[in-house]
Amino acid sequence: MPDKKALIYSYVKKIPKGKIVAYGDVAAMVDMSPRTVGFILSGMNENEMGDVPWHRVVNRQGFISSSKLGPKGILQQQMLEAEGLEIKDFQIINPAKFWFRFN
DNA sequence: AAGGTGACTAACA
DNA sequence: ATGTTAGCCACCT
Repeated sequence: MPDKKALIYSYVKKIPKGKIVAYGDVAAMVDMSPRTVGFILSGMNENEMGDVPWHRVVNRQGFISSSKLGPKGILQQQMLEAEGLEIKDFQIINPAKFWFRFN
């Protein structure tokens, strides 16, 4: 049985390019609180960040919560824009259009 | 080893 | 409609 951390990564890796998922949705899959999911992603190593599309995980309102982490929020916004999403001031323009749901 | 911390969310007034 | 409150629990030092 993998660590919780690895379990979350395995789900995040399933998110298709150009789609987004809320922390709460991932939390439901791994049976944990949304805060825990966010915190785990915040504690990722660089190696893990290269492996996992963490930038596709945002909060329920379509905001990039990591914007308050400083430079990382900007990076996330740019990466999402590169995948075709419209983002303004760390907010996804039309989130409903991009939500991805796990099975 | 133990405790503080935090990328959230839903419910209530 | 908006603002506030409380629950959440694994990671990092």
